Amino acid sequence: MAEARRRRARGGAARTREVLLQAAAEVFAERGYDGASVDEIAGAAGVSVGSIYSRFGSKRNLFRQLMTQYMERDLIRVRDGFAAGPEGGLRALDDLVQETATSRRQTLLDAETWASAMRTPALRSLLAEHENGVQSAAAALVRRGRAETGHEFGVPDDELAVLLTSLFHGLCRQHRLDPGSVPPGLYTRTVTALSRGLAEQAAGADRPGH
Amino acid sequence: MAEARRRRARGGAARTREVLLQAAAEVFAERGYDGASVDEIAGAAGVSVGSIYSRFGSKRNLFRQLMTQYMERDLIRVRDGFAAGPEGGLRALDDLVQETATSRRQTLLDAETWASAMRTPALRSLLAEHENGVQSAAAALVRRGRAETGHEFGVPDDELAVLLTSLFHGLCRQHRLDPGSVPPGLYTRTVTALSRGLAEQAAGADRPGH
DNA sequence: GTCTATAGCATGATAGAC
DNA sequence: GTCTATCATGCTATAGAC
Repeated sequence: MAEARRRRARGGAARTREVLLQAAAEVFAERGYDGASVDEIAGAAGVSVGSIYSRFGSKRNLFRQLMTQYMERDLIRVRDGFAAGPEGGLRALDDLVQETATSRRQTLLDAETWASAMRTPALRSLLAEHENGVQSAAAALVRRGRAETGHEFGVPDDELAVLLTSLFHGLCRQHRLDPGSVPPGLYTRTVTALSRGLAEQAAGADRPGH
Repeated sequence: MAEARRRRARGGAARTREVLLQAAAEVFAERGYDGASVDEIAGAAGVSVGSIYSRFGSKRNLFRQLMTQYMERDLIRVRDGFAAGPEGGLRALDDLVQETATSRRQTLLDAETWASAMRTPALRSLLAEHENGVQSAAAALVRRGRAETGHEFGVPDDELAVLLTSLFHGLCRQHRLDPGSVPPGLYTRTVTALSRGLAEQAAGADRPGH
């Protein structure tokens, strides 16, 4: 293939991996894991099928590497967003709902990742571990928020963190299904109301009979 | 196939459809849409491949029929749960989180349905319409709750309904990834706190400066 | 390491007997 | 309507030249 040679000539040999991963993201997203053929992925990357097997060994492993790459980027992004502190962290998540739910590729890849993970124990562990990392970061953010404002929520930090990420994913899903039903800021507003309600309940529990 | 004839002999010809749908649910769940072969589905149902094509016309249509069947059942179940009124309705959703997220088949079918829907516009509309039906029922429940308790939440009924279902799906996801992190009753407790917080905010907005 | 070519197999769908 | 048998195609993965 002339195009293959042209593209390979431009980048170094080490770059083939990145080109392949990007092409894999495109094709896996659009066709699904089983629907994607290594031929098409290689074609989209401008390399040959042989390259895939020499670098990744198998189609399954290529997908796995892709998953890991995306999860790493995701975790970094969340942590960076959280660095601004509790309020900034919430706003960052709000933006993430809008952005990731608007991106077609991200939507399709997330769906494919989830379906594969539910079917394959090894991938499931990988994803669970990732979610756990995000929730640890969220829990740290909650702790910091308590320290700064003095508010107590009456539930363990971990449980609140689980609620924060669950609501996040739930709103992503909703946005993807019907974008108009999730206005910007909804995530933040909801979390604010939830925190307030939890704090109220906690205060009420301290005064039995009330 | 001896077994095929045996099973067909037991049920009427009209039953073939149901048997096929059940087998399809099993195989589509375990292998994914593309990974499932019509041969295996026919085998699991105890009929021949020809039956599938005479009754459903194509593999894609078989999956579509399966989707519709499950969505109808789901909607009926939700509406039945809501019939008990606001408190009972919440408890029903809480039970649904535990049950559907524990069922392997439901988990895998939901994942496959979602992935297919995101990729295929026709299926996406189908799923969006279903979700809309559930949310209408939820909005009616919210209206009823307001009427009975007199509480105002400061947000439109539809928006609150969207939050209820989004949180539901988010917690289902979380439960499926890490069952231990979603104790029974978490959904109800969270919604209670959220309602309380929203009502507080609404009351606060009526008294600017507070 | 990357190419081309191909092996070896599974797939969705159809034809025609009954 | 359901069966069996088959077609045409597409697939993952490998072999061997360079």
